[in-house]
Amino acid sequence: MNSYQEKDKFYVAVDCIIFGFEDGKLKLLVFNRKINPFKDSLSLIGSFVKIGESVSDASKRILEEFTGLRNVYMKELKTYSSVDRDPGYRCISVAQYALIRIHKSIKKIVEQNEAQWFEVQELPALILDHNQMTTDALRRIEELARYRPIGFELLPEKFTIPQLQALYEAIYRRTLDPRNFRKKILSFDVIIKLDEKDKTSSKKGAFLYKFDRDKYQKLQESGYNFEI
Amino acid sequence: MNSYQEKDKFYVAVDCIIFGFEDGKLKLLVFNRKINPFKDSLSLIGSFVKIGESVSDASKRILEEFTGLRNVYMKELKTYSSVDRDPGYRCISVAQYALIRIHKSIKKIVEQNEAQWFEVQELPALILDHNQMTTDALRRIEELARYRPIGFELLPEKFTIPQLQALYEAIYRRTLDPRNFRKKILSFDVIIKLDEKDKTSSKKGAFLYKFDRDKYQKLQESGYNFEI
DNA sequence: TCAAAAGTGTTCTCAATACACCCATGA
DNA sequence: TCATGGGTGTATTGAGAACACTTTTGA
Repeated sequence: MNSYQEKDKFYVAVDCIIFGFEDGKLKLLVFNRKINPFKDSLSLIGSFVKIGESVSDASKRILEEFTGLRNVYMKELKTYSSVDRDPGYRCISVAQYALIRIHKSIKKIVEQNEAQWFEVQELPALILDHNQMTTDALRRIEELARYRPIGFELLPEKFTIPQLQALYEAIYRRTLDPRNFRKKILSFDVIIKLDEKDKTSSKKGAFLYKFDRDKYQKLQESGYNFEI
Repeated sequence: MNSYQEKDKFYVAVDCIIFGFEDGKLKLLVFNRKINPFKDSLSLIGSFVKIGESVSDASKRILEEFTGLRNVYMKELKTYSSVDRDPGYRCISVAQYALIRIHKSIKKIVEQNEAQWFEVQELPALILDHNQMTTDALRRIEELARYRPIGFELLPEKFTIPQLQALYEAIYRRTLDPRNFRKKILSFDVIIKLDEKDKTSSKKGAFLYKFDRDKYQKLQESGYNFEI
């Protein structure tokens, strides 16, 4: 690292691995490309980074463009930089994974952008190394879910305990015991029981809860471990 | 992402956060810059990425240059891309953290390169955002150490249990009970007791052990959790 | 009245923690 | 012989895992 003169320069891209949860399934937002390169192929949602923005600025920009959402849970996964990863140009991509709540307002914007949701268990072929990015991101959120309450990012503000359990079952790809799950999640004392019931999935109805961010903050500060 | 025409290009750098363990202390390898920019300042070991190499190629290249080592434990931390992170030029840096064994052969190369080891508890000011990178890396290895056997990357091939304990105490910045530590580490059945003793730190001497990579592999495949 | 999901408690096992003394040896 | 660090065992506590029945209600 001696001088900035005559050093190589790179195109830098971001690709967003956007997860949602719907009908008990973990889903990925995929973009149907209408322009070249890779016209008519499926890809993650991405963009080149502009000189006047950071990588995270760029990912927020395109996330808003494709979903209308701001202030989304989004973290860097890693960079993909193989020399031959993009046969067209030498381009380094920084992959970001995001967790969002799927609701109606998003669905319209998603459609307008020719994007669509796929179940992560049934993904189609994506361009370049995007399938690899998705696999890596899935592994990451599986790890992360064990000790961070990321599940709440994917559920509506109000959710039932069986819904939360179904989400964790989708992430871990295994079934959990409902008694133990309920006992454990309640023991953290970070979800608040509401007076309403959700009756969409049973006649009896299940009580709705909401996540208490303040209590979670305090739990974290106290050094306690959220682990499901 | 419509066309590669007229997109911005960036300098891309790697910066290596290289940790070692010596005299019971966790240490960071720091480079005393002899050339501009930032002549006579301290920095992490870094380089620009070349067009014909990946980010990880670049980090391996400079790690070998500064330590003579190959096949080192090295992982990506994250990218640093603020618009104003380097006042000289618009440059994105991908930080990598590495864990190495400090022994004599390295020390010579390190000196030749005007690099030196600092205890992580007593770090000097480094250029740009390099102190931030180091802080982030320390947090990462503290997390990682809980469920991955990264400790063995920092110790010599043959080590004693008290040495291993001292390393974990340095990473976690707290003391551990020697009976419980020994019991736990032995329960994983991934270290092999040798017939030799190390007498450098006591008259009685402590038995040397070595890490059994094969057994660790099997442990991992069986889904078991290494957690200290 | 019955099908389908929600909700509830107890027992057992095992791992984490706390804690104090003897051992071996070179100086 | 003594100072120094190495090495050992037990009791207690708490969390995780396994497991089956009752409740509610709309169709």
